[in-house]
Amino acid sequence: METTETKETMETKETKHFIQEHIEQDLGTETNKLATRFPPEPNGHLHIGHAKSIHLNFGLALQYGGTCNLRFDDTDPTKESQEYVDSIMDDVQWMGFDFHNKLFFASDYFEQMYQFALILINKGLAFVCDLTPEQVQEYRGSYTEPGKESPYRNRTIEENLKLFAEMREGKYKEGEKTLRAKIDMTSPNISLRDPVIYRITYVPHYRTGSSWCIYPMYDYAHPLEDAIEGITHSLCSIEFVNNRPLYDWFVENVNYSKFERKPRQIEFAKMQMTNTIMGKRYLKKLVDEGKVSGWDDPRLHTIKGLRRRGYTPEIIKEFCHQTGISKTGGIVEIHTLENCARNILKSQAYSIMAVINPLKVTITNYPTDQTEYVTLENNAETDLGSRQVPFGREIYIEAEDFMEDPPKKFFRLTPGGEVRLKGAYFIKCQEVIKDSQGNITGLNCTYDVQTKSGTGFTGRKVKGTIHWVAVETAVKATVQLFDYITTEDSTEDNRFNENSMEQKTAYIEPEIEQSAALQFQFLRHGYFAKDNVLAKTYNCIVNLKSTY
RNA sequence: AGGGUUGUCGCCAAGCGGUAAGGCACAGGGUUUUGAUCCCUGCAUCCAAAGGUUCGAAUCCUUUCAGCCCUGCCA
Repeated sequence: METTETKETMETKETKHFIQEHIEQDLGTETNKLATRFPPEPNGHLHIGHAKSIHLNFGLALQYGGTCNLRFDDTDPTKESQEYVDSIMDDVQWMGFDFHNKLFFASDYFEQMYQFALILINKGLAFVCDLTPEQVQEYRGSYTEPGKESPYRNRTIEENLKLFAEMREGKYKEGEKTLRAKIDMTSPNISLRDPVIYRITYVPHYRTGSSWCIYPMYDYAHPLEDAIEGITHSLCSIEFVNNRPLYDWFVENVNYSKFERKPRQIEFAKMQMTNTIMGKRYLKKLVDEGKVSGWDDPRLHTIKGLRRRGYTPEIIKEFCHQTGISKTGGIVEIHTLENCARNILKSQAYSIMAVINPLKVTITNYPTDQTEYVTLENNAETDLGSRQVPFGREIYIEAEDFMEDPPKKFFRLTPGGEVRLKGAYFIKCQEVIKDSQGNITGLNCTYDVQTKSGTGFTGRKVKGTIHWVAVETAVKATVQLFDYITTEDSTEDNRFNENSMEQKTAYIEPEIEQSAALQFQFLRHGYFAKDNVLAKTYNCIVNLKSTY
């Protein structure tokens, strides 16, 4: 009893966003009738912004026990391809959402949509227009001036029927004729000024080939697709608010008797993120110019890039959940995403030791012939437990973890200073070895046996702990150091940082590569000191298996 | 003769007439086998601005200001 009560109070604390409120108002006790859809146009790869829509639509369906369709809005053959369809399906699946039996294509409705257009023509609500694109624009008016009616607006129904049929048959050239809805050329809402609903294109469609040369426009097609599929709530981004009256107009006037319920369009704000390029155009440019290795380059915020970088679906879903849904267009800081990654990874990823800029340390008082394993604990929140890591007389430490002439708040190794080697012993730097150029090539240190980790030694404290890898057993691995692709420049064109990717060889603990779980690590800690000028704040992928 | 939409902490975001949730970021302290994690603590007398209604307003009314979207045969 008590537990259910506390559970309930806990649940009520979780606030509902406005879309959930609309759904519950509209559907009442039948929220399980909720039908949403994620409707990408297959003209590019998905990015973190799309993830939000995927999470919203599929998540809502899951929450209410409704359904969510994956529908490809492929009504413009000039931009779409199967490659993108495959990629998008792969991404949605990877995100963990199921669209089995719920996969649809707008192109499958072409005939049905054509029939709907006939209904509109027969009702006197659509007409074939001969105006050129330039003229259409002229006639449309402007923000402050009403438009003019097309001279072809009053063609008879018979003539419209004949002309539209001929358009379909391919009797006209591209741009020669369009089918337009007859609404209101004086409306302050420009999307209502007799919008074009069919245009002629002879580019073959990736699915329907050359079966069609007329294609429906988004404003006409989308509401009808929703209605055909019985979508109850059509969620889209805020720039479509102006199109909502048009959306309703088509659903209303096509008046298809099989529409169980009129779909309702609800808009929410698109999300932007700092240090992120999401524009398709810019993304494509980076890929085409070879600035990145592909759509899955780990510096990109495409779903595939994030995935390759080591993000899990859980991280992305958590991010969507944390940032929420609203009508306020905002820019989320990249920190929020990174926080989700850290939070989730810390409870399931190994904390391994990897040295990227090695500095050899010889522990002069360590027995030459001794081999020893040291116990390394993983984060207590994981069920990964601990593991044994070989230690030795010669080890690599991170070059940045030693400073000959340290600033005041440097907690790591210094000449004569003492630090803990993570999981092992305290070592004290006795001698700095340099080459003829004066470069530091190695360190001679001494260790103190009684300071071994786990023995409960409390004799003295040390300010810092550093990571290390035993020279003899270290595994060489390719490591990619990178940053996000970005600069302070506000124009996306220039947001490319040439130094954002660096290939390095790192020394890593042995046997770690056997762990499939280790694909990713935020190696932030251990590599930097805050407020230290010498700090490097790398994120890195430890590419041990050449598989992502 | 423009229309639409949004304005709550540095960033997201609750709030829906009863006296400003939460997360991120940041700052300080404690624990500590990396300065991570973990644990405390602090962080909007104020909700774009100004008036008004009310015992009482971020929430209602009025006006003003700012951002974003709309004149593709793209979606």
